[in-house]
Amino acid sequence: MPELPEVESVRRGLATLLVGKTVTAVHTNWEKVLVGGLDAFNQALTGQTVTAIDRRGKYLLIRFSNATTLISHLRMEGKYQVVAASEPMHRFVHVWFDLDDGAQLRYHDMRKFGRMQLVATGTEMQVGGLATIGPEPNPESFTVADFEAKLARHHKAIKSVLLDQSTVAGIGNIYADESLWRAQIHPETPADQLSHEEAVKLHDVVIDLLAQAITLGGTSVHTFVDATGKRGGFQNELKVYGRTGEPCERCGTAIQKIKVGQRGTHFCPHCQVRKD
DNA sequence: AGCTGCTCCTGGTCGC
DNA sequence: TGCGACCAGGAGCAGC
Repeated sequence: MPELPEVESVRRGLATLLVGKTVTAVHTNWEKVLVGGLDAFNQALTGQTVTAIDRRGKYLLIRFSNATTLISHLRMEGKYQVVAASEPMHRFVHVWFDLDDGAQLRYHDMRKFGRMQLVATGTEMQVGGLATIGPEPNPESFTVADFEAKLARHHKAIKSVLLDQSTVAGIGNIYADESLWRAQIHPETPADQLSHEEAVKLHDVVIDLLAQAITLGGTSVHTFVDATGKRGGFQNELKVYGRTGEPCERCGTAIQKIKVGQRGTHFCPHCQVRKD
């Protein structure tokens, strides 16, 4: 599932494939993906040129020459590809954009969870999840002080607080589990019970982990590929996610899987000791 | 205000 | 073999 490193990989691919191209028509076979409906997309985008591809958290921001921004969230399974219009259409392609050079930008989403929304460029941070999104996971934006203040306001499981996009942008289920294993914190620990040392450790781990995952092109579990069709490399670095029953790399204890806030959660019961 | 639980989707897996 | 139950889950929302 695309989390920040995967969305960043998609952004980089789209930047090379799409900038400078002009949309000549938009099509869909599942209109719910297009917030506001297909007609609005055709009216806003036909004849417009892609000027840049940005990203905030897990949201892609496709910029057009008429000061329109297409906000795209891939959710669970969304993927983009740019191919010749003559290529056979896969059954899970739900939105496709004709381009002026005979290519098509295709949006593929088996579960139909992803959404696209149009806004005036500059107003995107007022819309939906972007209105409450937290800092990007880099040392300049994401400070220990703000993180600790957030933790102090919540008594629910630390994993749930990491998944809250207003804490820090871009963490999903995989990187939440991986961060907590690296910081040696039990995922059910109440957020307000973390020590200062644990909060600092977790903060630093989150920044380093996401940066490393971006460098490796993201994590390909299930079906993730970037816009150029490339798989990521971070799946080889996973220590707990998808490793239920396998020995912990640090201590050899079998990795356990539990539910935390309705999410499948992987951890080492020996290295990540619960406290409340 | 904080938190839980439900909804959207469908392919894959499992048990009978 | 066929079928139904259940699982995976990000974000938005209702409701307590």
